[in-house]
Amino acid sequence: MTGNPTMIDVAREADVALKTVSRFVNGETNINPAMAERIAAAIAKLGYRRNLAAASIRPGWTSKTIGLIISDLANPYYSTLARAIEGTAREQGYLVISASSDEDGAQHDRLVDRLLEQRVDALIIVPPRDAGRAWSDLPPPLPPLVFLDRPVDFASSSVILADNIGGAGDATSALLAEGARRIAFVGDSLAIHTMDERHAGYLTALRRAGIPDEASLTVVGAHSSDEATAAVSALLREDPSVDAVFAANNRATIGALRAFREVGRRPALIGFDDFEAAQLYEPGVSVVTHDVSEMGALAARIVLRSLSGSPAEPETHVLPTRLIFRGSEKL
Amino acid sequence: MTGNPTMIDVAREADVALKTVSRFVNGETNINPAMAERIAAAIAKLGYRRNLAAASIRPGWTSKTIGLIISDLANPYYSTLARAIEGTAREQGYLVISASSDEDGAQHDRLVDRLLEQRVDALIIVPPRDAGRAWSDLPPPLPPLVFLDRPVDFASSSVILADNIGGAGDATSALLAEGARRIAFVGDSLAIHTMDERHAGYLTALRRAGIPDEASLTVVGAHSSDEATAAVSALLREDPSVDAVFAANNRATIGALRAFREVGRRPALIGFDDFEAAQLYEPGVSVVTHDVSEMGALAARIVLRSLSGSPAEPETHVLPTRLIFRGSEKL
DNA sequence: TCGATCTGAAATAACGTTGTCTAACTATAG
DNA sequence: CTATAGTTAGACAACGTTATTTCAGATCGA
Repeated sequence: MTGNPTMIDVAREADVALKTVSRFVNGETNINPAMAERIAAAIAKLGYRRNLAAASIRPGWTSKTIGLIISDLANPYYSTLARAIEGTAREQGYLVISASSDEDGAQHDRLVDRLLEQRVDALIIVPPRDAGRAWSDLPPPLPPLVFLDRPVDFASSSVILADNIGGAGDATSALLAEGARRIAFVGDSLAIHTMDERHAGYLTALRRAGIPDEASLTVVGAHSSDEATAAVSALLREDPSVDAVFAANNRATIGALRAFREVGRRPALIGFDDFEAAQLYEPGVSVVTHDVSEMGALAARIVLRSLSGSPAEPETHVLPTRLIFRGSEKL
Repeated sequence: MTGNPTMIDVAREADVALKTVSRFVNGETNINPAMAERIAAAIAKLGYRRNLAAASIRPGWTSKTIGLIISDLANPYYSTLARAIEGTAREQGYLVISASSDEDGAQHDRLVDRLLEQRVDALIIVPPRDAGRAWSDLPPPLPPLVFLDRPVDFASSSVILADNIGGAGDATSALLAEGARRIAFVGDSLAIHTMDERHAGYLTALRRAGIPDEASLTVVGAHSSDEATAAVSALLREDPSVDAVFAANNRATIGALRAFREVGRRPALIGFDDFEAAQLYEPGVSVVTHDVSEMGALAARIVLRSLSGSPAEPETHVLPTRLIFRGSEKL
């Protein structure tokens, strides 16, 4: 097995100078048609393929590659994100290298280093729950950065967030409007920024309605749906007066649904983040959601814009949430 | 904004030869500790990051990158696959560039060209429904190739398939064993190889049981779950004697479930491919499935093995399917 | 003390591509 | 027919890295 043919091989075959082949391959004008034909024939004959990695080390050239670090590519939320980024990036000729951090700061940092060594042109990042190294500790120059989902203390980069506070407030208010008075909050650790915001939105809506918030109604630390099931089951058995549940992410929602079945009672329910099965339940599960594809596409557009040379002002976007009523919100 | 510091800058800063820095960075032995210390300090001071793209053009060096082409990264089936490949590849220091073909041959071919130009070390590919260029038309040398899910007419590469015929046959037989006699087949276009195989498995099981297969019971071309819903609804209303449905992929399964609700009737159901919500239904949705993560990990292991220098014998794997009974298979 | 052997650092030449510059040729005007 | 401008091809030097080769110095035995 011989190696890949190079431009030099093509030039020799077509009896033409190396640079002329380069011009032809790069689609420059001002090429003698006879030569162009000879070059095209030589390329076809040798099966020449341009080596983009070699081209990318030239000054002013780039890898045409975007790095993406998310928690877990197998999670539908993140794969939807990745898909949107990939599609938008490809329109401009960019490929996406995606990697999963598993919410682990150290692994995340290793991936960042690796992607920077690979000389990706930009990075789109969902910061891990267990933060690792501070971004300000990384030596410049850094490529354009966009953070998703969770804010990061790094001034010169863009952030795209969902309106967690507003969405959680809307969900809680909707439950109150249905007549619920003792609404439980179920979610993961409040150390997670999105959780904390959603909890804050929940509390604000309660206060605004003049309902006292009781600490015993807040159940946190449920990382998996199984943990959520156990926690909600225990709460419902202990406190029969709970008449509604706000589940702060999709795992909490699924856990709550299983707990309802275990306990044999069905409080009103609204969850945060839509999930495939939500509309398949009877009644359908009401959720507050945001447009994940749009979030990814926006992230890609932001990095592409700054890659196209426009001055890259850091931007902060807060994407609106939307309440989808499917029936489970009723008492 | 200045450019990235290079090894030359580090060498100058540490007052050391370029090659000595290279040795240090590559972790070679035989380095004077005093120099090593100076180099480490210089690297830290300048914030030097090795340029892997530049290194990769040296003979014998590679990009440490694997290309993955699938139908749609947003589909949980493929994102699970991608995740498994990514995780396995990273253990050996490889990154994965994943791209979606949308089942479009032309787009698929463009992605192949692009990834080859990027000089990925290997390609893992789910062939698109609408086949494009023949692989034998591509000029060598090609990197190690593994095809997933659908076979390709290209001798020198490995293939990993699921046992579609067997799985579909098992599902159909299970429905027959429950007493079903008029079993509908719902799926996407039979031009998709997996669909065709699953349909064949369905027909074989029927014939073996001595049940005539009626063309009117085969509903194909349902690409989305909405289309499947419409198709199944129509079928059930037209033909009240249908007593079971075999749904040939997860979108068809979800579509069938919605159709059942629309029509207000619940024939027995078994779907192909497991999905997150399957166990949340009441009754749970029975499925025939295979280990998608294992499929991805196996693909990654195959390419990694041939990248590590072992002689790359093309392999063909047919992964077994498993029937999971959750209740929906009952009449 | 001398030569032989070994150790570690530096100089240099690649890798495959593109930018810059020069040279040659063509076309046009005076 | 010459002077000038305009066009196109080629020579050459980079880009950032690593393999190979060379060289100076240290180590050791006789």
